[in-house]
Amino acid sequence: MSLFIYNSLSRTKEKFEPLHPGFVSMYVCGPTVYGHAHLGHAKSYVSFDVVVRWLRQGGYKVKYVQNITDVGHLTDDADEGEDKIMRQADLEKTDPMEIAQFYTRSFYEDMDQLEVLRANIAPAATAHIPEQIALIERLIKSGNAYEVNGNVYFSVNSFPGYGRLSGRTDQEALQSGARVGVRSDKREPSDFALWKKADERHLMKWNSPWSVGYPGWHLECSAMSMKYLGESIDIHGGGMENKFPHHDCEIAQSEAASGKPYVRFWMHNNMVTINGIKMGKSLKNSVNLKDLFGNIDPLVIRFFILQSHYRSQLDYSETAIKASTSGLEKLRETLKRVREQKSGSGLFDCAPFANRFAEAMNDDFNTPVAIAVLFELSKAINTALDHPEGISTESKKVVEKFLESAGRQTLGILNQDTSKSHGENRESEKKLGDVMHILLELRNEARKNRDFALSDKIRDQLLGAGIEIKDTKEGVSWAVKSGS
RNA sequence: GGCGAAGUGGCCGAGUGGUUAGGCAGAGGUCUGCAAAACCUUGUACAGCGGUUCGAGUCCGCUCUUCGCCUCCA
Repeated sequence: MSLFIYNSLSRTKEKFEPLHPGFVSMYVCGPTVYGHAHLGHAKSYVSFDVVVRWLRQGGYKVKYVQNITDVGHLTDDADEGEDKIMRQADLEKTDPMEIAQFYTRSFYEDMDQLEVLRANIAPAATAHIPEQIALIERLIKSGNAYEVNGNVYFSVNSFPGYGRLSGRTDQEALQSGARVGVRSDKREPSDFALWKKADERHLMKWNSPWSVGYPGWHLECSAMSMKYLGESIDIHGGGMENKFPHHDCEIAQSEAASGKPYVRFWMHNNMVTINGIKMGKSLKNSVNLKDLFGNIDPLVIRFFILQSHYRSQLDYSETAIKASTSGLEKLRETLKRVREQKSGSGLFDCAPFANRFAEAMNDDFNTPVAIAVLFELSKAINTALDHPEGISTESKKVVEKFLESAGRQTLGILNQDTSKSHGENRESEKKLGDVMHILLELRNEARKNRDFALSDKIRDQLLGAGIEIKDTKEGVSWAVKSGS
């Protein structure tokens, strides 16, 4: 079974084969750290997390690099423009680097909650200024870049394939749309900055051969990708909104410098919308993850995201989240039930489900279909367990193993402990278990004596306290209800 | 205006030429002391209008609507 990935560059699904057998190099555009992460970040990084996980499940050794942009991109590419991080530092009356550090930590906290695995290397842009300067020097030498008044620009006309990724290849049209009256040193309006001279009030600046300044906003990804993964990489991921200009500029500057294809597979994930409108910090409609985690289990968010395809828009609403909460609960219950099941004699064939799951994942990471397979398995296994003969220990082990690998390792939605218990809570959890044991025994006695008033009172009051009881054929089970 | 994507049953969301997506919600049932959970049953959904085809949600054309990027805003 081979893996097919939709390549944004060719706009088709292509059979994936890495440049070096068994090894995959992958780069994903990381966040600009000037605010807390929102649901849009979650969609992007959860999606690529699953890509990495599935590649690893397939036996590849994946080197995953995801940058941290800690020097603010200018809000436009003209010679004026605001630096987002600097602006936030102004607002918070502090240092840009402190802003970057603070929100970097915040980002990782949120990603940890979502069980997004850390990248192998998370390079910061500010820690790679020499590499970026070296890349600019290469581009000047090759005739693809020019310096004017301490600024360095990439000459778009020197790179014939410019705009191929986004389909914006008509430079005439692009240029006719450029603003009139902007004072610029650029030779052509569509040329983009590689290095900018800083004015006095600019706080983040470095020495360079051209001026005291700072790197252009597309440069870091090229420089760091080439440093850690080489001049040609297998997969480059990012948000669709970055196709142009960001990724097209990356391609131009990287390929002009190296003379080699920069990226073999471009992957772009779609946006999260709220009531059909893109979620964005600048639009002030973003749903911040930390707020969301207050009411909703982070893994429900992860599950919600994976229930749609990464290339589709995902519309956020409370009813949709509620539906996902119930859905994930069902899968968790199934896994729990399988684990707690006493061995029976029935046989259960898990292989068709495992095959269909793999098929879905190999079809451009079709997680919604993969999840549908898990639901179908859930139904089938519940039916089997409802039968008096149950399932054999052997069958049970196979199902458990599959759910572990598909639900937990690949999708990251079914973990070992749904309750996420931390070390310091273990003791009290054990005590809660003992107390529950006593209560349930009392309730059982009441039921035996047909004192249903008492037994129901115990059940109802426990539910009021957030503990749900279920009477199954195998006895009573209980669980702390998570989320809202 | 340019480039690109999309409109699927109450809601979310797969599917790209011919047989069930899936989840949530709703209705009926089995089980249960009653519930819950689980299971069973239950939905003539593919924006509109034409066309191609033996056959279209799926291909083509047009129309309408929505979204992203560029532009504008800065």
